Amino acid sequence: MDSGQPDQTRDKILNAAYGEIHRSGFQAASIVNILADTKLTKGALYHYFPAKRVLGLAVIDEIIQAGFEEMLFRPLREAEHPVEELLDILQRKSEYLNETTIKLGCPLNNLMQEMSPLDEEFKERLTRILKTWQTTVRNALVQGQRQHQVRADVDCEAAALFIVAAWEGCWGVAKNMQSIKTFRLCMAQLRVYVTSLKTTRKAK
Amino acid sequence: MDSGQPDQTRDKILNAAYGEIHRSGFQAASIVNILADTKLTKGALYHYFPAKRVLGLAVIDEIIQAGFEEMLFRPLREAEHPVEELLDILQRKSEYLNETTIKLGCPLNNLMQEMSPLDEEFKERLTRILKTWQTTVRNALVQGQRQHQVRADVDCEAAALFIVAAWEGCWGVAKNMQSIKTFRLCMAQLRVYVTSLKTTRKAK
DNA sequence: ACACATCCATACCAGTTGGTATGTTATAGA
DNA sequence: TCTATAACATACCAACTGGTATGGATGTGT
Repeated sequence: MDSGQPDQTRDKILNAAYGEIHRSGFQAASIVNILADTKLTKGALYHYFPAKRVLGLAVIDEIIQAGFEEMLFRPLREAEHPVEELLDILQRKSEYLNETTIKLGCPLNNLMQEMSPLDEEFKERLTRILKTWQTTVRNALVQGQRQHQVRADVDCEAAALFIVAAWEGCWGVAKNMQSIKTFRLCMAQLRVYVTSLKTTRKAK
Repeated sequence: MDSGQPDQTRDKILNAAYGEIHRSGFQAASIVNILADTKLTKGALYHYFPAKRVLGLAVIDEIIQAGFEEMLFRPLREAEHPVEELLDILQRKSEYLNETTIKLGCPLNNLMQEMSPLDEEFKERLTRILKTWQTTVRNALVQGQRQHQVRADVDCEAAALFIVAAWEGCWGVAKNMQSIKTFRLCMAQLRVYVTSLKTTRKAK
């Protein structure tokens, strides 16, 4: 039958897998559910992915990491005033997200919590994203220091780590309370912290 | 055979279940594994707990919540100088924890991330612990304000929420990076944040 | 026109899961 | 002493899991 492009089929499986994993976690993600979403069968899935693990790893690389790259890392790297950009992103993230997204939580955080102690390869790839995140934020802070927008006494490495941790923490509590309000309140406090890193300067 | 006190048997099951759930999460927690730890059989388990779900809920109530109550909430409530006590607890928690504990992560956070979107009853009980946590920290901050140890302009409600979120966030990143050093670095930054809430006062 | 690889469907399987039905033993009450 | 119940053990089961073997359809190179 070969109804369409093979790449399209692969993408459909990948996206459906991402959805299932996001909803139920990796271990509880059912292959038959994924296939039900795509209206494909096991023949298709195991043609493109030799095992469920590999499918999961592909979801991490091609969807989750790519998403972070596009929505967070690149804007932050390319910004002229990275600290302002960071605050902007925090603001935007607070507003954009809808109820269902909150209930499902951060896909990266979900997978990390579940899989890191269980599977070395999962852990490595997820940790790599996390470290890239931290490094990107750190570089933003360092650049902010060079621009005299961030206090010179700030430990950018530690601050970046804390920002990432608190960020995910906001996701976490909001997910459990299942409330956007909680998320926004929490993220607002994170912005307060980031703002506290800036140089105190009178309004221009 | 009736080898011993029945309560003792129930406790053994409960503790083994806590361990398994802590290691593998609730869904992946295997009943046969739990029983292997206790050297008991299904007859014993299903005599005390009608279903796996009920066992999980009991673990939450009788072990996790009780643990938080004893190790966090009570000391914080009974402290004369709650803000100092909070900083002390943060410090102590940073030092006490060993490598394996870090790798397994915070039991509360683990369960929340996994179960909140899946099971309403789990969510309610876990959220209740989280809210108690937040309220306890908030009361500590409010009392600190009355004692003029916390700045009057601090939004204690929001700050408490953020502290809890960041706290769990520290657990999260440390768990994924599987490094105590990361945990301590991150918790140190949280202490910096808490300290920033205090009134700036010259050394006495 | 033939061979061959790609793409995907169908049917099937072994292992594991939570859960149950039944049996056995010891203890407590009458 | 008889009985009922609590406290387990043992054997078994239906459902579901990821994974595989097979086969058919289509395109592609020669």
